[in-house]
This record gives sequence, structure tokens and C-alpha cells, in this order.
Amino acid sequence: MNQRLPVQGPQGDLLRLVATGRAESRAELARLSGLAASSVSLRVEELIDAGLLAEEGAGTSRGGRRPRRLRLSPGAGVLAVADLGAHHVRLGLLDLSGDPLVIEEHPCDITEGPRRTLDRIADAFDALLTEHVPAGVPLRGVGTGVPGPVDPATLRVVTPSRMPGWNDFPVAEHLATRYDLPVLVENDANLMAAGEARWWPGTENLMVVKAGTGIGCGVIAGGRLHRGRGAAGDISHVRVRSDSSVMCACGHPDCLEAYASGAALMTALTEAGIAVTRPADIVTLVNDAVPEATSLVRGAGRRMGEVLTVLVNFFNPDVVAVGGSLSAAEPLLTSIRAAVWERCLPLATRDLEIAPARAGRDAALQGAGALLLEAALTM
Amino acid sequence: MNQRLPVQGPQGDLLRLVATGRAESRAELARLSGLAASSVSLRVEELIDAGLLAEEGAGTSRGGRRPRRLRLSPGAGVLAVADLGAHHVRLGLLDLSGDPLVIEEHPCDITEGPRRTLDRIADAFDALLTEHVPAGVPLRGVGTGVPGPVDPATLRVVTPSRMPGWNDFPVAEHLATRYDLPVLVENDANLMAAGEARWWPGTENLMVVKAGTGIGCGVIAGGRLHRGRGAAGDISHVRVRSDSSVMCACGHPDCLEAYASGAALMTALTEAGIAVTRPADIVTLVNDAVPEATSLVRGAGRRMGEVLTVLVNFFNPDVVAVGGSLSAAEPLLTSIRAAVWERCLPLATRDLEIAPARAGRDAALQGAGALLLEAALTM
DNA sequence: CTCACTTCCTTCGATTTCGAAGATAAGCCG
DNA sequence: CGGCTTATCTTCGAAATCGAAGGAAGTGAG
Repeated sequence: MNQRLPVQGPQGDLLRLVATGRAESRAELARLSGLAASSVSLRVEELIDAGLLAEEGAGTSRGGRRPRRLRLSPGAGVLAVADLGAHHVRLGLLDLSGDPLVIEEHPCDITEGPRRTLDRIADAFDALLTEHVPAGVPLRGVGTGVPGPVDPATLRVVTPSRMPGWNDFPVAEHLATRYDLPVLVENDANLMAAGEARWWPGTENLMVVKAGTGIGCGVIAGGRLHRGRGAAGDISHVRVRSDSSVMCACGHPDCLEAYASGAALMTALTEAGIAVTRPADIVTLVNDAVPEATSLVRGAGRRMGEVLTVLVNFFNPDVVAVGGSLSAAEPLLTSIRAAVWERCLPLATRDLEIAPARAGRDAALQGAGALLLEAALTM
Repeated sequence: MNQRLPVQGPQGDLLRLVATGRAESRAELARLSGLAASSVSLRVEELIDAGLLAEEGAGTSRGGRRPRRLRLSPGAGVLAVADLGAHHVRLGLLDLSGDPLVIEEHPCDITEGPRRTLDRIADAFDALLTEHVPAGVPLRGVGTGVPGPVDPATLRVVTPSRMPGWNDFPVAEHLATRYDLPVLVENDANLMAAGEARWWPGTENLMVVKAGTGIGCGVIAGGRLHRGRGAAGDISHVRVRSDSSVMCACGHPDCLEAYASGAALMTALTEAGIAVTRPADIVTLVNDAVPEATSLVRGAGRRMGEVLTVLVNFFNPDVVAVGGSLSAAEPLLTSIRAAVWERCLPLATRDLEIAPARAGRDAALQGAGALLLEAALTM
């Protein structure tokens, strides 16, 4: 089950081009890889013989002979990916194109510490593999998202605020002892950004904002995930303008999170005598036109927009995608847009799109697949 | 004089590695290019025969035989680069390693419009070429920085605020009619960032802040210049927190530029009855311990730091380099640091360096050389 | 329908690149 | 000084890659 991919050389490039959906025929592979068409044919032949690629019907003509469409063979392998949240873990299996085979969600308490949590995930992987993957189809890589910063150099979790016992734990190494395979460990917002990027083809610079219980943000710069030193994308502890002064858990006053996160909105609603237990409840209230909820969401959007103004001027992205459970509340996006359009430089907003996230609930898992694929097919 | 470089294939890679200073010997070339040592030797032989590379003595041993040091041949060619400011143009010739051969500064009024300005620059180039470059040494590329946003797709200047007559002018095309060569047109802050990056080897993510008459910023993300859609790096029109309210030229209140730019400081000093005509005068006043000047610079630094706080959390760079004429005033950097350290996430500032820019006055020209080289040796 | 044209893919000899082995030139150390 | 180690660079047969030519399979115009 641990058979390595025979993809050291140019074959890896070809496989990756097909896996990521960038190429579907030998001709496209030749164009994108820079190899001669004849070499592509030879390599593709080998990949088909190795059971990694498969021919599947014909594509649409571009004015000449129709291309023979190439796909990753279903037997080429699977990836096991997880997205660890505070109380739940979402995990599943993907094929090598990053498309989901099976995804499920389990309750899970990260305060149990890294070992138990990771072992639970691995057990769940094993169960899914036995049930859904025929014998002989190899597992090609394992990846997980964690709700905290990850040092990209060591793949350890660093100074996570809500993950007691995880600080400096070598997550990747621990998983690698159980799976002798490429292992990916990444912050959940970063994974979400990587997943969302698949839904915006051609978009080189993308910001993905996750408005849920907290406020997360992932960044795609130049088509690649921007990690910085592992902490990139934090926008929740930016100081916002405000009349009063609210202390944030981080010890500073007036953080965005203290005003605009789902948690902050829930607190405010509860204080107003309106019962909510999850951010999704806020969306329901807004849809039911409860004025307090709508007004709060508007304020949250305006404050997020205010922060995004700075970042849009600076980063000048093509797209700002807004996801997370709160994003289902219409007024959020509207007021973010209003704030950004009003205050940003015209040049920065000229072609800017501020839009709902497209990837849906499995964004992070899709992102894990995309990154893992790159890793698994590069070595 | 317009002989193209014979560098389509892997030879281009090798030449680029030598030109950018990343490799100095055949062995290093082999390690960095991924080619076999034997292939490298063959290619290098050809490049030497073509007069592009030259052997120059021996390098230092790493424990075995000493490498034969490779350099770009002085006859390999030159680049002509300019950095256009509001009242001056700084221009010169570089060798293919990006090192300056000759640099001079002319007064120049960009309000004369693009044609006359660019023709003046080209005339100056021609004069320098006749005087400083032996016949037979070809010009390999031409580049210029402009004090406004450049659309990376069309290489036109777009909606520049202080360049009347330049809007949408095809700068690159105009230069290309005179020089049948690779042409580079780029925003000046971006060039400065590209130039500064040469002085921070190994630094993948870098912000360069230029504190002069205005406030500019260039961004290196993942080792490459981040352009966004052409407007990236603007930080001058970010709203800062303030008690009073000052209107900025852009039409919005309380822009950073209205408080912390050299122009704003000069206005404030003049109003206080202290005569200044250039940002450099402010530095003199600070060095002479004039309290009003020092206090103003401190305030400017604090406000810049406030804005940088947001960006450091978001972008999580390795280095923030502060340049521009105001950066010579000690208190500026100090108060920027204080603001960032105080408010940023510990994780983001853990390994952050906020330091004076290293590249000096010719940063933009060096950047033009670096980018142009990439362009000239890639095609 | 025919014919010109485009695109996709393969065949095959020429060229490039590789990689193992060896030659060359140092440093280290007793 | 003279082996021993390390590193750089070259030689040469094997393997991969290229590119021109051509066959295959489509489109579209007359």
C-alpha cells in the first residue's frame, strides 16, 4: 500500500498537469510542459502502462482532430486528508485529482492533546480506506489542517492559542511514523485558501476570508500559497476604529475579532436577550429579519471592510472570497463591499471582485488535496 | 549593437545564475541548475566561446580542488536603466551582473509629457553608450521606473496622480520603437524593492518602505516582486487613527500620507516657522536636535508603524526595510519598531527584522537591472 | 461532396543530456 | 613530504529528448 510514485523526472510534471486539471490531452501537456510532443507521447504511454493515467474518450475539437482525453486512473491512488477544528474533525479520501471519494465528520476534542487526536484521525483514515478503497489502490499521501499556526520549516504547531498541549508538537513527524508517505500539515485558513484557489482558475492573487466563530484569512500570492514565516494571513487582531474600547483575548484593545467575529456577535446578541449557540443561528436571525442581528452583521461587515481596505490597497488582489458560516448572511458581504469600494484607491478596486467563496464546506480538504498532490508528485 | 542573446535554452539559466551572483563556478551551476556536471561544462564552454562568460582566477576551496571562478564577460553587454522622479531622472548603464558602470542624475520635468521625457532619457542613454561602452559591446535591454502605477499587462502608466499627460501612455511601446530590445517599465517603489532584495539574500518575503516626499512601498513575496494588478504596495492612503481630521489630496480624510509623508512634515514645520525645502532638511533638523522636528518624525514613525502592524500580521515578512531620504532620521526607525513590536502578534514579529534599507540611492536602478536581466535572459 | 486547412498524435534519425568513471587539483595531517 | 580525503572538472558510451515529416481525424468554405 506504500508503493511510491515513479515520478521523479518529467513524468511527475505531466502527471501533475493532468491531476490539477490544467491539461487534458497530450497536446496540452506538450504546450504546458515545454516538452516536445513526441516526448510527451512516450511518457504518457509509460504512465498509462504504469496504471497512473487512463485514456477516456475524446475531447472537443479546437478546429482539428479531436484530442484523446487523459484522466488520472482511478487505481492510481488516493489521498487521506483531514481538517481539524476545535470540536470537530472533517476528514475523507480524495482521488489524485483532488476530488472527494468520501468525506465525513466526527466530533473530536483537540484539548485531548496531539497524540490521541492524531491517532483518532489515523484510525478513521484506516477505516475509510478498508471500506472505500479496493485493495491494490495505494494511499499516496496524508494531510491535515490544524486551527493554529504551523511553522512551514518544521511542520510543527507553534504557539496555538486554543490547542493546549500542541505547542511545538511535531505533527508531521508523528503522522510519518504511521504512514511512510508524504505528509502535509498546514494551518486551516491556508488550506481553505488553497482549496478556494481551485475555484478561481487564472486568479493569481487571492484573499480568502473565513467569517465564522473566529476570523481567518488565507492568501494566494502569485498563484502560490503565501505562508510568510507561518503566521501570514492573520487579520483578526488588527485594531479597528471605534468609539468605545473593547479588550480582546490577545491583550490588546479593539481587535477586529472583538467586534466582528461570530463569537463577538453571539455575545452581543445574548446580552440583548436573544439566544444563539452557533454562528449559523445568527444567519437564521438575519434571514428572519431580526433587526438586532442584521444591524450587528452590518457592523461586522463594515469593520471587516475597513481592515480589508488596507490590505486591498497593499496586496491588490484579483479576488477577495468571503466564506465561513457567517458569510451566508447577505448583509455581511454587502457592507464589506461598501466599505472597500468607498475607501480603497480606484486603481485597486478597478478589477477587484469581492465575492462569496465558491468551494463550500470542503474547501480546506480540497486545499489539502491540492497541496499534497504537489508534494506527492514532486518528490 | 542589437545582437540578441543566444540564450533560449538551458544556457539562459546558466547565464542567469552567474549574472545574479547565485553561482560562481561550474560545480555551483550544476548544483543549482539541476543539470549534470558534464552538461554544465559543455554549455559553459559554449558561453565562453560566445564571449558571454569569462573565467577569472580561482575561487576559494571548500576542502578540495579550487573552483575556476566564472564571471560575465565585460563584453557580454550592458543594460540602460533610468529612474524617473518628479523633478529628476537618475539614469545609467549597468553590466549584465547589474553592477553600475556609470550613473548620473539630470533635472527633468515629467509634466513635459511622456514623449519629450522619454526621448530625453533615450538621448542620455545614447550619450552614455558612446562615451562609456566600447564598440562591439551590445546593449541588451532598456528599463525605466516611473513615479506612478504601471499596468503589468500592457506596461502602460495608469491613472498617475502627478504625471499629467502620461495616463495610458504606452511607455514600453514607445521605447521599443527606438530600441529593438527587451524593455522594462515599472513603478519606482517596485523597482526599489527589487533592488533592495538583492541585498537580502535568502529573504523570501520582504517589504520595502520608502519614506521621502511621499510614502511608497514595494513588496517581494516568495522571492518575486509582487505587483498585484499593478497597484500593489500602496500604503500611503490608508486611514490612520487620529483625534483631529486632515483631508488628503486623494479626497479621503486621515490618510497616512497626510500625517507621515515628508511633504506633510515639511508643511507642519513651515507652519511652525521653521524653513525647510526638502525632506533631507528634516533629517538635518533632527540631527541638530530641533525638538519640533524630532517630535514630528517620531509621530510619523508611530503612524507608519501603526499601518505596518496590520501588514506585518497579514503578510508576515522576514524583513521590513526602510529607505528614502527621511529614513536617515534615527527616530523614524525607532518609533516604527516600537509601534510594530507593541501591537503585532508575537508570532509575526518573532523573526522579523525592521532595518534600514541597504541598497542606497541606486536601489531602483539596481532593481531595474535585476528585473531586466531576468527578462533579457529568459526570452 | 470535395478540398484546403487545422489540430492531434506518432515515427524515426539526429542531437542533447545524463551519469559513471577517471583525471586534476587542491587541503589535511602525521 | 606523501598518502588520504574532498572537491572540481572532463571524457565517453548510454539514455532521453528533440524536431521534422507524415498519418489520422476533425472543421469549414465553396
